[in-house]
Amino acid sequence: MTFNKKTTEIGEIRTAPRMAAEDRRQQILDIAVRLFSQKGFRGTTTKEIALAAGVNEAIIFRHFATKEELYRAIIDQNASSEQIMTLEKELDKAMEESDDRRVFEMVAYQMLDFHGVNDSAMRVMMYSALEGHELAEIVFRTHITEMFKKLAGYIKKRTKDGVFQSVDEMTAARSFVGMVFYHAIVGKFYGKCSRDLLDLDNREAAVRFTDIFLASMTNLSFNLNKAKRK
Amino acid sequence: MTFNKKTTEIGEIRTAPRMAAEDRRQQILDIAVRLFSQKGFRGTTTKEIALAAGVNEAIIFRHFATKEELYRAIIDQNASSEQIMTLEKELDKAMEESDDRRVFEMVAYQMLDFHGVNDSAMRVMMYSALEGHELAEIVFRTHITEMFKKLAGYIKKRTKDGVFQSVDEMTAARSFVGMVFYHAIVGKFYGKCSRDLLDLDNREAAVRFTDIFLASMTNLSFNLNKAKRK
DNA sequence: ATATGGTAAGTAAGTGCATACTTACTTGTG
DNA sequence: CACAAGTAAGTATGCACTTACTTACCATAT
Repeated sequence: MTFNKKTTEIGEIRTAPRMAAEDRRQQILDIAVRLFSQKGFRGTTTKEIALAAGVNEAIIFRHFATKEELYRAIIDQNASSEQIMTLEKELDKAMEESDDRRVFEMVAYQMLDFHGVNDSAMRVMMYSALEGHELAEIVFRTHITEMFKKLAGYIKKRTKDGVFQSVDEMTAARSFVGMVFYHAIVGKFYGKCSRDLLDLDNREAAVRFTDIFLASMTNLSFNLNKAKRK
Repeated sequence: MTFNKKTTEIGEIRTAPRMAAEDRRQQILDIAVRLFSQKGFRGTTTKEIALAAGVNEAIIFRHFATKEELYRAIIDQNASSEQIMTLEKELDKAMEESDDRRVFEMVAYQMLDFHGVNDSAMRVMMYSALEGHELAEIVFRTHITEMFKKLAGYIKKRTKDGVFQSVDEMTAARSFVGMVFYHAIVGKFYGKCSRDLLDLDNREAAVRFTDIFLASMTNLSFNLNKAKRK
């Protein structure tokens, strides 16, 4: 951080370098994401954010009326990431073409990659969920749950096609999303406990999860297994 | 809540009914678990806890020197649950007997049930993890990671036996723990988004997850699938 | 049985500090 | 030189925690 300097009779005074409002706003957002993700919304003070940005606390409130609004801006920003939109279209295409492997690998990869890139944002969202913010629920619904429903729909379709075993499509979708989500999120929180597995490259992990899942959906032993149990 | 009543010249004064210290302490713990799980450690005030317990705030500090200490008492209490120890022994037995279905159903059921019963406690622990408490990490390590390692070991053994497909045992274990964990924990956080799935009884859910998993581990199409891809 | 005193369970009313947010002012730059 | 970007120094509120006090309960002596 470089500062403007002004020498007065009582000594040197440092002021933050002037920035265009838009830049400063973005800088504050970036810093807030990092801090919120490390310490939670309630655990982060506006003073800390200001300090990290190298400006006076009042500047925060010039750009965001309340701490709450700053928080909303973070959620909004991450909710409208265009990366997601692009991938979603590709996914739809793969689904239309009934390219099973591609569908599941894409879903897995998208989740892993999104969480990798937006690690901080995801942590913020986990916090939100825990802190009971409605906004986070909306974001979660659009990202994870929509994906989840889409997947369930696809599984149902492929079951009708006779390609997948006739399992409950919701359970199946949940299983898949679950294993990927766990790998992406929960594994990261507790990274120290099982770092060995986190070395897996996202692409490779997506392939492995797809392997396991497709195997369970397309083989014959599944129904036999079920029959045996009854 | 019943109160002792005292009539003075200025009216009726209500005081909390006297309780043995041990009982009051436990009551405060129970209430704190609930509140912490709903609103997080930082999001819950000692005043709220006192209000919910029907006593003066100062009582909290009679039993716990600091809010932090109250929190630690919660973590400790849940870490030494004996339910876990019992189930762990049964699991070891099933593993020795190579009863695959039983092993996985037990693991799934144990996780689901533990989280169901200790829903609040688990949320507290998630918070802890996010808030960066070392204690929670220890608890998590003993409960989830130990289970995870045990499972990976079992999968490795069964692979050597030639019963399971030769997959990376860590990935396989992670997949299974992942889908169950997701169902148990993450699904609950975002309960409103997919309540339909949460109606599944734990026992039934454990069976379904085991179905899916064992199918993927024991069928022949897995390797074929893998070969096709290359 | 009954009075009594020590003790533990309870209370009201603070204290001090941290924090979100404000106000009134200053200064660098197009 | 206007005005947006910056600052210092607040205010008000809410929080963890304290203090000084009161009262129910129960064991024991009478």
